[in-house]
Amino acid sequence: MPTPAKRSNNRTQELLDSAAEHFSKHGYRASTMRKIAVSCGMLPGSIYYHYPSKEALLLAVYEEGVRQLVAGIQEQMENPKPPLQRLKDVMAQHIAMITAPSAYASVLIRVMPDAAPEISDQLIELRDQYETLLKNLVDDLPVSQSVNKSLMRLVLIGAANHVHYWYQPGTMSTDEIASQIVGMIFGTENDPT
Amino acid sequence: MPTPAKRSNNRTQELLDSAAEHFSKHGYRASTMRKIAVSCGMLPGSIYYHYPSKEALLLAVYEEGVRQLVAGIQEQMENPKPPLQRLKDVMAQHIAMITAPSAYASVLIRVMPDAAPEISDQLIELRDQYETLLKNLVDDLPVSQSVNKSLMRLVLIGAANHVHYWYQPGTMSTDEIASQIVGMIFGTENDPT
DNA sequence: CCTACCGATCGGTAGG
DNA sequence: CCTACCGATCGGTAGG
Repeated sequence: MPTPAKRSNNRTQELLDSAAEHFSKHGYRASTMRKIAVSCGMLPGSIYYHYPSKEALLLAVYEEGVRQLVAGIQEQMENPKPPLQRLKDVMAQHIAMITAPSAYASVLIRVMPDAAPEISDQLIELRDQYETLLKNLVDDLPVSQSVNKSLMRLVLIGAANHVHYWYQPGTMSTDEIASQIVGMIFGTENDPT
Repeated sequence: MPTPAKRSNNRTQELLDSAAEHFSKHGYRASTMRKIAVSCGMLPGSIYYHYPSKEALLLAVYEEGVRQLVAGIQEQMENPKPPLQRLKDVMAQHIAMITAPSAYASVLIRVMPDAAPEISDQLIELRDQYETLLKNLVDDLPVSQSVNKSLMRLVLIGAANHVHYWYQPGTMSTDEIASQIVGMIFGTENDPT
């Protein structure tokens, strides 16, 4: 006999979404297990049915954040295009993901690994996974060998991540922002794409 | 009669230094009054002799941070020099201050105003004081009018602030970093200043 | 600036 | 996933 229509018995996904939203908006310490639980309709103790600790919850959010970022960037890498266009598209994708309202990706920006010292190594490793992708992208850029590509990567990431703090929907689109940042650094005129 | 040699009876400054260091390194919530007190040789309750609340303590640190940033930048503005050289010097000053080990300035980067909702308005106003200075600086830059100067300012701040997270003493100097960032955006060749 | 303390809140758990 | 709870820690205070 089929299981009768009952309420979804596994709300791990809703819980993870709530956690991501709280961590992203308020940071790690200010996001209490109670607030996270209540915002997805659970009681405080119920979280521990899904995750054994607050740290495990953060780790799960981080993992999903990196997974989404990596997937988004690899999607932009798939079809061949000029390196500068590729950079523009990747930047646009990155900025879109870290400015999205309930983005898992923005947790990587808001919550630094030392917020949870006991898992900071794993958090750092997850960040590095993504940064390695960006490193390869910048290394493939055809620029004068006099420029410091490591620094260039850090400038691009810094400028892009900072958008998270000042972006307001309705003014400039994330695509426009990415296009202008890249244009600013590589002297490309604004293209009316 | 002169007051006899007794232990400094006003350790507000040491307390403020300890608070700045904790806020900068661990954020607002993770910096407990107890830890701040102990790290400057006080007992937890003694902080309240100097400041009435944790929020007041953060506000004082913020104020000093902005004061130092503004003073540092105005110092770079004093003697006349070409706009681009001025930008380079200001960026170098900014980066030096936010990477200094126990910098008040770095608290402005690490602790966002919403960490203390009840004083977030005052915190934001303090940040704005500094950003206004930078706005004027960028507005004076002689660049093609096709570039978005607001975005240019945000890119510069984003790139500069991000240094706080990856800087390691002993590799590149803060001056070199500033010089290369500005060179990267304005196409100036590295000058051997 | 210390002593001694308080109410509130936190992450987490036993048992169902 | 809920009920009922615990020890630890937090920001803050009275009185000196």
